[in-house]
Amino acid sequence: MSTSVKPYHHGDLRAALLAAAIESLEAGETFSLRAVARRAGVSPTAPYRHFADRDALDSAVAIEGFGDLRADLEAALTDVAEPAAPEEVIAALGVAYVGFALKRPAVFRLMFGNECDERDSERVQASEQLHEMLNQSIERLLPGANNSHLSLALWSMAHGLAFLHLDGKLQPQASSDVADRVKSAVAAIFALNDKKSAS
Amino acid sequence: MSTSVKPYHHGDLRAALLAAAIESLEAGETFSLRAVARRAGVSPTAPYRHFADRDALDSAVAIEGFGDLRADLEAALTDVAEPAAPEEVIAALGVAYVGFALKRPAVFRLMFGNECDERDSERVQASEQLHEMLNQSIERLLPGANNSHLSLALWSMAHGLAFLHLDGKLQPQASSDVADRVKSAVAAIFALNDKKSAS
DNA sequence: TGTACATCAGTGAACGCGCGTTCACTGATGTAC
DNA sequence: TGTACATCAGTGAACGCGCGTTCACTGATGTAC
Repeated sequence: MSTSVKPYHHGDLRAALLAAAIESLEAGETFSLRAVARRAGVSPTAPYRHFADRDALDSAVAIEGFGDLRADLEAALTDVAEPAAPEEVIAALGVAYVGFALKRPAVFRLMFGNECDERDSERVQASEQLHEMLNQSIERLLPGANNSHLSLALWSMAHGLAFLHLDGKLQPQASSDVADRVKSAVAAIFALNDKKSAS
Repeated sequence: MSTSVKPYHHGDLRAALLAAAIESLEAGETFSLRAVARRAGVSPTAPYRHFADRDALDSAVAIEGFGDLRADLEAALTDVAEPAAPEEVIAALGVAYVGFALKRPAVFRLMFGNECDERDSERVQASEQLHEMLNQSIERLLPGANNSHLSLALWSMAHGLAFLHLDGKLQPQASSDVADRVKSAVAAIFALNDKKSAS
């Protein structure tokens, strides 16, 4: 906003509301339409011009979150130094996934931590795109049959690590330790077969 | 209650409130002190005789949930037909874990789906007991070094599968399909090393 | 065995709160002539 | 270029709701003598 007087018309209130919602979540506030409007400096009813109801705002934020998470994962793929073993790349994806969850806990919870209306197709799509991206990455890294199972297993592991850390079920750790923990978990399952035959 | 007239003194209101809370959660209601009291047929303030505040009730329910989950896992261990390969036992544990989450979604969410006050030592303890039990099971199944990493990896996988199903991020499935999915995920990581060397 | 009294486990009215949502409105913008 | 008017994006008061919690209370129970 370049002028200091507040114009009656906002310009892009929809985007401003989304930004405010994310700020609000990241500030640890409880998510509410009114709080978001307040933070955007607008009356409690203004959001209704842009979102049908509270749930619609909620979904829009989740969709943005899914986009951000995918971007973080893509970045992780790009950043891995070549040549890299599949295990290393998978560990990097895991670290990025858990890192996102810890960096933006409330957004992550909002994305995942509640059943969403399955008729909300845009939101469902956003999570399916993520799923698809993970599937493709695994297929590229370890081509072969039954990769959908493997990729679900790995996704679940990252997802579980994220939530267990988020919910304080594991001793709190500095963030570098968290990364180590994710890497160790990946290493452990890559070593699983050795152990199976050895034992 | 054997008499039809409602006595002024309840007898064991604490237990009744816990039961009501779990019923209420399983009925899909939002969790509130008032709703729980209502369901237990008692005034909104009666719970304060037994729980310091809403959070205390919340924690007591979570603790009970942890106990139930452990019991389910123990039962799964007992039920596996001997002799069983480690992979089978691990799959059975995973199926039981995810099964608990789907059978009692609201309780599972309450146990895990929010940061709990770390000073609430009883509650923290309950989750640590679960962690410990998983560690020991893995150590028994696949004795060796670094098992804490492996056991965390497997726990995370089950936990992630549970939440992804709960949150509808995977196409909904009949419950037997869910079990198959868990088994396939376990199989996929057990087969991971073969693939690694083959590719 | 009976009674006085402390203690305990409930009641019910009341509070203040923030919420989602509705409604009639008004100020600002853009378009047709 | 100016003006009339439709449309759009906000406002602000108001609603009813369920919540957590407090308070002074009362009915029931148990214990000491």
